[in-house]
Amino acid sequence: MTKPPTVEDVARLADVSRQTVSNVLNAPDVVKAATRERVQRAISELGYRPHTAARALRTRRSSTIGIHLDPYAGGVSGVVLDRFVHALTERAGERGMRVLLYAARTPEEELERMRELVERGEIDAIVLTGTFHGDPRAHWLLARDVPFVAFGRPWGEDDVDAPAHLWVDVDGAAGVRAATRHARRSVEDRVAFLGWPSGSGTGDDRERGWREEMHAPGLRLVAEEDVAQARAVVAAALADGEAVDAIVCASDTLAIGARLAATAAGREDLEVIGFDNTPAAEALGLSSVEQLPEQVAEGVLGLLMGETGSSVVARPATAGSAHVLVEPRLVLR
Amino acid sequence: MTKPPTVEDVARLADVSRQTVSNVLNAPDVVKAATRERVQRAISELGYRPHTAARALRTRRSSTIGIHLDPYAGGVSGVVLDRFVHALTERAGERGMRVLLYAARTPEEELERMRELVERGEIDAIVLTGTFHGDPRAHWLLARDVPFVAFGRPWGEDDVDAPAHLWVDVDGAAGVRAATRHARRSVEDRVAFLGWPSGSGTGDDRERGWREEMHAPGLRLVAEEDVAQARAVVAAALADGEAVDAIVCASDTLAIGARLAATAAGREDLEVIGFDNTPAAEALGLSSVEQLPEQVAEGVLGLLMGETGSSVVARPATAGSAHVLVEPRLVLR
DNA sequence: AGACAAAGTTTGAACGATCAAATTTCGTGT
DNA sequence: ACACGAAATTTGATCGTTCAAACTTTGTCT
Repeated sequence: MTKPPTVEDVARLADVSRQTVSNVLNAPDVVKAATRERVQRAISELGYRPHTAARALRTRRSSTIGIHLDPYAGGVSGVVLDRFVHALTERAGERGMRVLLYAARTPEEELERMRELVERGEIDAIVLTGTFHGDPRAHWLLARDVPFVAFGRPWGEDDVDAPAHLWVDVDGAAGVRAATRHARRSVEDRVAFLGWPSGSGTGDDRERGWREEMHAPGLRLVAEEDVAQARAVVAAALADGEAVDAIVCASDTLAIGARLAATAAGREDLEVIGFDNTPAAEALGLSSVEQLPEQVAEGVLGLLMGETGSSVVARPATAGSAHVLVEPRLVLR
Repeated sequence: MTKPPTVEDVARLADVSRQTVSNVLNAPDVVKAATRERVQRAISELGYRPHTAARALRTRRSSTIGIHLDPYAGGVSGVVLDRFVHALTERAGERGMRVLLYAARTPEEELERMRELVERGEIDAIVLTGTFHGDPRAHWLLARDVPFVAFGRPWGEDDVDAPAHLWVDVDGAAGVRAATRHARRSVEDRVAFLGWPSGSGTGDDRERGWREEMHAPGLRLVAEEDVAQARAVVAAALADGEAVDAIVCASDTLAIGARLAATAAGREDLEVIGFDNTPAAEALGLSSVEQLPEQVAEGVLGLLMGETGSSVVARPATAGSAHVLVEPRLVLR
């Protein structure tokens, strides 16, 4: 195997200087058309590709985005994140960016990994998932002027609207609103909501969608993210003779529990709608609200690189444009 | 924000030369203990970290492993791959390696991405998933002398044993054998197998486990990877009055179908065991054979870097040690 | 034709690390 | 004390690219 060609080789073949070759690649418009074509030909003839490390060293840009992989939690909804990572990789590739993974078991360790990646010049920007009120990661990144975008709102009173803290999220309320609206078409107001205990931003957001869509307050059930518990809660409600024709749930896990309880109680007719549209919901034929991680990825890159840019730009901080809400889609089965 | 320190800064502070600093990092044993400590102190005082791109440029090693992310197929078993990627990232990090993702929609595109990553010096090695008989990716990598390991056997007659084609896989036959053995404990030989149509290496391997464990040939059912179809097949078998007390399945998807059919037929007692232990199986309380992607990741890195090495080594090609079979684990619910 | 600005191209240096070879320091035996 | 080889350290070059500035060519206006 022979040594790969360098700019120098291309330059020699095209009878121009190094820099002209570089310009053809990075600023084609400053090179005269005839020269440009000659260089292009030399490039493809030799199969030349710029060496990434050399470029990164000189420009001090790695063209790489870092993203943390959460420890595998078990649970049903890891899929959303996985689809997001995939979509991000695809879209980033189209824009000349690479996606680098890092793993960490604890927040402290994650901070340490982030620090390492930044200080070694391995990444130009970072994508955070699951940010929360007063998240130290966001603070650290802001202080260091490291570009970042979060997938998920931080949910803190101040943070959510802070234009420096860029985020993209799925509009849970809108999704649940759509699910509730659909369910109410046939059964009037007998649509219940099965959610998590109050206090989680995501859960409260989804519940709000149900409240807003209902005209009169309806039955609200609560369970932790656990099939058995959801099943028990719903079974109890049905046994109590609650008048319910549909249950909109905060997650597919809850929805599966609800479906099992309904079936066991002979209520095959009870409509159950989940959230996240996981493979499990699909397998059981449950309707569900589907997040669109592909659009989230698009939004993340938009915030990071501008609409069409091919490199990470300094934080825009334009008040209105720092946050993106993606509307999810109701999948009926 | 001030410029990050370089070897030069550390050297000045510790009153040694660049190279000595470099040696402390890369060959500590050649440096006198006293000097080493002085340099260490300077390093932590300045918070110095080697710049990855500079190192990669000089050494011509990127310390990065590339892995392809399959297009999200839907379906139930993406999880295995996701857990694998996660585990790989974690383990690789411990060995000073990074994991870079790449996306491609078609095999041709994947080849092109691989070529690009290699020629730009972005990766030292590559992890392939889903290799098959005569896989052009493997051929290309072999020809280029790019180190790689496959997750999954190539299943070709020649390929599987070729010592140059390193692979790690899960022993499907052993997993199904364990599941069958467990089921037979109580019900003698009335254990059926629900698998895919013959011809897929993975499917045939799993079925083999069942055959081997059964003393007499038993009932073998076939369906595509689809809940509804699996359900129909099992429902038909039950309606025919087949004597079956347990069904071992080639996948969780099939198992879910089987479970639904059994329940609908009033056969709550029928034991159904799946394969992959996906969240869906967990949610439904189905037993399943769990692949251990963490061990696969360990095996992959072992083949790539040796048992304890911290960099990719030339392909060993030691006849016996080029392949690793990981024994899966039966999870009972 | 000559002057001058704009367009196009080249040159030298630099990014931060490690390699290879040269040099200095150390330890030991006589 | 001295020589000698081993151990420890330093020096100069280099990896492949792009930046910044210098230089050359082209085009336009008078």
